[in-house]
Amino acid sequence: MAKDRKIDAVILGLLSHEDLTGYEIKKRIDGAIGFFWKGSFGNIYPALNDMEKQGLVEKSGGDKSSGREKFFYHITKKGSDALNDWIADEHAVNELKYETLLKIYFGGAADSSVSVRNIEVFEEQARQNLSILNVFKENLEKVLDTGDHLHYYLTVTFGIETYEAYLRWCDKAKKILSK
Amino acid sequence: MAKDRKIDAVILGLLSHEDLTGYEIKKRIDGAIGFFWKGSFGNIYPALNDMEKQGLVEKSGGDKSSGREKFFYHITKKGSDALNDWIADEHAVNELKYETLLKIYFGGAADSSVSVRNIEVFEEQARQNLSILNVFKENLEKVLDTGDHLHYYLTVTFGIETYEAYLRWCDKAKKILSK
DNA sequence: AATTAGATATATCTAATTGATATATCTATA
DNA sequence: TATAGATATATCAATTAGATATATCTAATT
Repeated sequence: MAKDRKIDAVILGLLSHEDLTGYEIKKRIDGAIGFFWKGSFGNIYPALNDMEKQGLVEKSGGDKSSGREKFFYHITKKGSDALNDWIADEHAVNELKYETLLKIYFGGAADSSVSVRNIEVFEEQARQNLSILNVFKENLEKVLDTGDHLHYYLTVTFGIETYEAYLRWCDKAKKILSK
Repeated sequence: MAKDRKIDAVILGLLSHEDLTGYEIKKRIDGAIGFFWKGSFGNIYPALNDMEKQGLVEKSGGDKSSGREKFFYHITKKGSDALNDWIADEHAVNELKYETLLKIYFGGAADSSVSVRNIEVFEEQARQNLSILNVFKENLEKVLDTGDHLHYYLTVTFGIETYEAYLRWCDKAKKILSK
């Protein structure tokens, strides 16, 4: 089943813009792309090691003389080619994993106030995420024509469109349950 | 970290309606709840074994005399209590894992036709899922007042609302990219 | 100046999930 | 009768998730 490791592509994508340490890669993943993809030290560091062996990235630094031990990773031509192949490959795994929906689905036996409460918690999360994404969107719109942020902008508008849909559903669902 | 195994709750939820075999549990997960949760034999069978040891479910059958070896699982009082505790617990992990968005996010270096193609593939998936959910919805609306299908109906409307949002985003994103 | 809290940084470990594979039986159809 | 496809249990390797261990750097507090 080997070579289904998506974290490799994420790392290569991030390194295609700038050299980064493992720690910085984690921060990037938690940031802009965190709402549609996750990463952890537990898969980032092993992936960096493997990809170095495969010649997809190059490791540098680590000289303790200049302060803290720190390794920067740089994408190679081979890594860049692998990244482009992955982007151009039409196959993509898209999946939702929503525990809230499970609780709604199985919530029929319990009192409906329990489901309403679960929806309210979900609604609050969606509202917060939406307001963060709206800030991103406003900032991006200021620089859209100058820089290279169009694709980032598209993922942000995706998030906004879906969180708005969630909030509409929350309203309707709460009304249905309170009847 | 133990006891974070969500598949347990899914199985208990399914068993709260009827006794099932592991194979049937897999089919149920692939069906109605498949668009917001996944399961595999690789976690269903081990979970059933563990839960039997914990007294959350009871195993019966397996007598090869009456045809194929087949084990039915039945939820216990303890299992039913565990299910209710989980439903009433406000904490829920909700996460998107959308490889298409990764490809869009990192697609800035490639030709924009590549991103358009990725969006088209995504759009086709969304369109198909939406039409399936609309069939579910129509069938459910016929029996909504009679049976116990309200909570199922709510998860279906969630899916419809979000897939419609995806399609709106696809339209907008393609327009932006073709400019 | 010394202490401390929090961020930076690498790395590993366990548990859980995913997806494939192995094995075998039943059922409908060609 | 053969065989393809569905039913059924079970396990394995690869990947992911989340926590933890260790240590250094930095800025604020005492």
